[in-house]
Amino acid sequence: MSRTGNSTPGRRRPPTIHDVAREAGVSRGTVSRVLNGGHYVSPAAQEAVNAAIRKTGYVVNRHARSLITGRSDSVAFLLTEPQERFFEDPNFSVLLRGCTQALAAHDITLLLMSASDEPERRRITRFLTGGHVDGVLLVSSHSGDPLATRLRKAGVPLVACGKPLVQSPGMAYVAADDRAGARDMVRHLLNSGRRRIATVTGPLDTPGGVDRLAGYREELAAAGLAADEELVVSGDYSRASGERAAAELLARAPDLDAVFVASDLMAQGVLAALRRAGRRVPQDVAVAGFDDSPAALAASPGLTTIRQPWERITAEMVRVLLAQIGGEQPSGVILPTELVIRESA
Amino acid sequence: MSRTGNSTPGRRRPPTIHDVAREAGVSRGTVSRVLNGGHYVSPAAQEAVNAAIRKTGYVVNRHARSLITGRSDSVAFLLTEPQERFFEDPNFSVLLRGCTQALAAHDITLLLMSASDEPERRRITRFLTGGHVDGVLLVSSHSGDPLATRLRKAGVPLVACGKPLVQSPGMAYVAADDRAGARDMVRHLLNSGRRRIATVTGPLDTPGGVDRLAGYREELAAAGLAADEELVVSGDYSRASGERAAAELLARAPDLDAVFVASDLMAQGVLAALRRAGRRVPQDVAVAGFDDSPAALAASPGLTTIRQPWERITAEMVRVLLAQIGGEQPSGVILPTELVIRESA
DNA sequence: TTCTCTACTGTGAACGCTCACAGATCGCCC
DNA sequence: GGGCGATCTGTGAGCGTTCACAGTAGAGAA
Repeated sequence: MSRTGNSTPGRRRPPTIHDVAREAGVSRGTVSRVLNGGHYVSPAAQEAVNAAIRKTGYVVNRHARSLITGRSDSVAFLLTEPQERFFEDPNFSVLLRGCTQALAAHDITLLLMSASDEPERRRITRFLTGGHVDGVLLVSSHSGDPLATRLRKAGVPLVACGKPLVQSPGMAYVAADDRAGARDMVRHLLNSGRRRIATVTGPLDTPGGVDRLAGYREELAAAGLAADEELVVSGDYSRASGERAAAELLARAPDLDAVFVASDLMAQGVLAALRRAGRRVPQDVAVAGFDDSPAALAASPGLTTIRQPWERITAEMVRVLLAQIGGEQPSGVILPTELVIRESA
Repeated sequence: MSRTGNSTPGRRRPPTIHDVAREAGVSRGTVSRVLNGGHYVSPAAQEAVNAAIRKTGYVVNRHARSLITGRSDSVAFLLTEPQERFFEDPNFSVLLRGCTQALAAHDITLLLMSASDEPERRRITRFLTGGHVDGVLLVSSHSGDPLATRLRKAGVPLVACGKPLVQSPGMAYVAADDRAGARDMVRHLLNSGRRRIATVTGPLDTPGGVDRLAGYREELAAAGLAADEELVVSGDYSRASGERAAAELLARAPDLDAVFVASDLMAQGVLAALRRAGRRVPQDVAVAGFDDSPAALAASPGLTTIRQPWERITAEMVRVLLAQIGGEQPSGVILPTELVIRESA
């Protein structure tokens, strides 16, 4: 039952850098140099090593490498909300996919972690500050997350998705321009003749909640319309909360002719509530969402919405994180949004 | 600019097992024993070490540990479809969440990898067979995946989600009982008086496609109804394919009074097509889905469907994988489904 | 007493890699 | 011819752990 033998069943001991060196007739050092960019290696040695690697099927042992370099070539993708929230959110999938791809291009593996309760948060803090990852991509809609603070204090490179509510200087982030997006949408509603425009905001302790509301107010003010607080209701980004909010709005202001909703998922709820109330969309009431998530396309009628540039967001998150790992200063990036017009408004 | 100093900015060198040993007044060996279960350690030493760990903030270096133990305490969550497919599929999120949690309970980290094209597949094969993970959770709707074969040949512990079409002996899997689920649903449709029951199947190179169709046929046969091939159309699990399939069915058999659809997402498409054709659901045509994904709840009317026991599936996948890593033989597990009745049927 | 067994502890040697350094060889310029 | 720089190569040390082993002490049996 020798574990080192080449018996067919089970894993045989993988080849090491020694085996490759012997096979190629060079030293460990030379093999290592080939593995790490091939500087100061003669073409002949280069070729011999590559052939030996192919022949032996050698794969570098990342643990041994990490042990000495102090880098792990992996980053954590960290969720800090109650998980249901995230997985329910279609944006999350897009984000995750984008990051996986962007990182794979750099040969960095993605560790998925989620911290919903306090014990988990502690466990994960220990893990992340223990040097097991080179950096962290933080996905948390609520800002001022205790985890973010702890990690930053420990000096772990970190990039948040979404603008932190409280602008702390050393905090890197990548976000869409929520305020400009909201203004674009409200302008679109105004241009199509709507005048009693209500809004369902996101949670007001999130940047998406605050900034989209701010954009809404600014654009109405710019159009010379008086602010009417009874047209503003808050939700929590869930479909159900959209439904509740719409019912509330209809009760408060039966004469509304448009609703700007801070997320597509909530907009689905709004559509359901309006349908139940017998209002036609868009004839009686225009409905506008935010995110351009799959939910927007699935809704009927198709949801007019604001597209967040997820591909660019993920690419930027990875870029900013790698730069930070490389020693650069953390930086914030804001990316433009795009108005997507469908049937609902 | 000393890296080892305790200067505030940047990361200071983390404490090692030596530091803990010195602090506790014992040897490395004793600290290591405490870390690994505490057998053969005196209560006094145990306590001293724990105190030292708390004081120094020590976290075990997993790379060093892995280097010697040959285990990495991590498993890969591997997607082998074109990514869009997965991320579009709401089940996927549920699966991912379940696995993350189940693994976290065992202090094992989850590496998310996706292999959509051949270069990526090769890169990932190298990575996985290189001993960087202890095992692989494979999520691939199409069976006979080349990756699965390669990994098994290399002796990497592996558990597939979904029953492999070709039953190869050493292949571990966890799946819902698709056939029984399909039979339950068709029986429900029959019991509610439907007689012209069409079906939209999944791809027929997937177990979900094959088995749900088999269950559909068996139950109709059991009820003494003649098989009618014009009532069977295939889709690819996408919403759009459901829409196309329903149009096709309406053209072929305008008198159909029920459609059993092999996924909720396709069922959404079917609902849309029926609506466009002016058929009322469920009055004119009953529609039944499969999966009980969020899409089923979001649909209007709410979709009657078959719930797959995702929590149990993920828990079983992790259990079977860990058993395999521990040296046990690979095994297959099939779990029962549940009929969920809503408005559509 | 002496031997054995159990509980506990410390120590050297790995694990597979990279890094720093010391040579070696060559061409080139003064 | 000597010195210098650039290119290339090999070697020892060490990263932070675990493992195997050797040892100690104390209890109980022969």
